[in-house]
Amino acid sequence: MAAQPSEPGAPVRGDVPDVGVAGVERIRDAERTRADILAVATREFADRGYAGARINEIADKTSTTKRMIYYYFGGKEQLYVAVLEEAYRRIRVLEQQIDVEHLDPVHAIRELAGVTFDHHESHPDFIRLVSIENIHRAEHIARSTVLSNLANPAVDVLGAILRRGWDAGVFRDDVDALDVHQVISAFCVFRTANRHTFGAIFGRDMLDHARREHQRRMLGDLVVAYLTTH
Amino acid sequence: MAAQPSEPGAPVRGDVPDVGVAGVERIRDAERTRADILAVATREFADRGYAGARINEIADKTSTTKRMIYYYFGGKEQLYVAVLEEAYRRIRVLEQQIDVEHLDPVHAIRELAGVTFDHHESHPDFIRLVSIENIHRAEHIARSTVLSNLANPAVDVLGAILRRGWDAGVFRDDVDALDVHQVISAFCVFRTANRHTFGAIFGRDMLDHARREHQRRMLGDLVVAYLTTH
DNA sequence: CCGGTCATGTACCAGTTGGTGAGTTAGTTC
DNA sequence: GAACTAACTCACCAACTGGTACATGACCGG
Repeated sequence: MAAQPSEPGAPVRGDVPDVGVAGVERIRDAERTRADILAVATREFADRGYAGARINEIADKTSTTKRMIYYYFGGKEQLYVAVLEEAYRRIRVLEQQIDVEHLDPVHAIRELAGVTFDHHESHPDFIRLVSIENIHRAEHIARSTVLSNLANPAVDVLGAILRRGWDAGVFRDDVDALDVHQVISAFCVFRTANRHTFGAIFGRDMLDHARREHQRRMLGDLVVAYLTTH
Repeated sequence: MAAQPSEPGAPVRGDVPDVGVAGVERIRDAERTRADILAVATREFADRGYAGARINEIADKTSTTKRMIYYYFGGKEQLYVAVLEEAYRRIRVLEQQIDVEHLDPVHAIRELAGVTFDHHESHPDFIRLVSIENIHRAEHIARSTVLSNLANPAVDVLGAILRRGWDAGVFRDDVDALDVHQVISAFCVFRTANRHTFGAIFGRDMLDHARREHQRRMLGDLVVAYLTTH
């Protein structure tokens, strides 16, 4: 969105857009600097929250300086929004790869739940960012045109599965796709988001590898049992 | 715990321990000042997170001064831990009042889920504090002897219900009480903790009053359907 | 090889933040 | 009513925090 090297109506230079010779690192590389800042900022914000993260510290962990953060992003808040946007974008790309149309409704819903389970487990930073954004009452998401207009592939897929299940008469019909998505998300998000307090209070690590398959099957059974009971 | 007026080996004065004449407010009242600070701090920490909350602002919203916060609690972190301890204590008191022994296992589990649903819905600040504490990887809970040794009535009750259900052969036996508690908590916590991002992205408020009964029944159905499927 | 612009490093700042030293008053005890 | 202590007030601070003015060097087109 902001300050990319080949932005204004500049004459398109065909191939080899930025790197002069393949493999030769440019000292000055806007895209790389931007990406570097974004990567470090993602880690820091996810780790310490918005208020807890420090611009100075982010800059120090970057291979560039604080000045560049302001040059590319404008300020702490805009940097945070950029981090959120990029994090959501990546998850959506993953979700778009879900393909369960070849399965019957019951197996499809179990597969969808399982894949969602996997996605959440392998993106703890994303879950943390979402938690943090909820503490701020999603004010940044609400203000970001990118984020509030982002399609949600997982829910679309879910809707298609449900329709097939209803047609076949195997699923209860007093819920909609968003309800089911909520249940699946709740289970997956809770496991990661509340891992630490749950562990401290009950002495069980919900993400313990030894319990992983049990939990994954539990989610599948939960959703299938619920949908097929009517 | 700390600094109460009638603390050291002072000769016990029988009745009328603190207030000279009933109804006459004392100007200096340690207990009231402490409680005032704690109440304001709870709101501020729940609202803005640990790093986002400001000692100065907490003090301003109190009827006392910043110096008193340090007098009674020692520092920002200790104040935050005191807030956490008090919040957990109150929830546990509520949980202890759950009484479902007179119900058959299936109705008991539905009732327990419903009551948990109600508790979570009516204590959003507690949920926020838990989310915040998870961002900090539960480091404060881990260090608090009060919190890491707190019993959990809800899980005990749940365990008793499950045992009765197993004996009667109506419940599946490949889960334990903590698994089921996790499922119920996940649903209830998610609804409140992720309300804002969920609302911003899907355009549905999970806490909308019009959807409340539907959601409450959904949780009951979910847990019962799962447990009775085997 | 030269001029301009994009990218970057240095030094700095004003406001804020958690925290404290030291003195003062209310209420109790004897 | 003197003496004592818990409860409280006031003024102050060093460190930090997000943010910026300005100088400088790299890269590209011509």
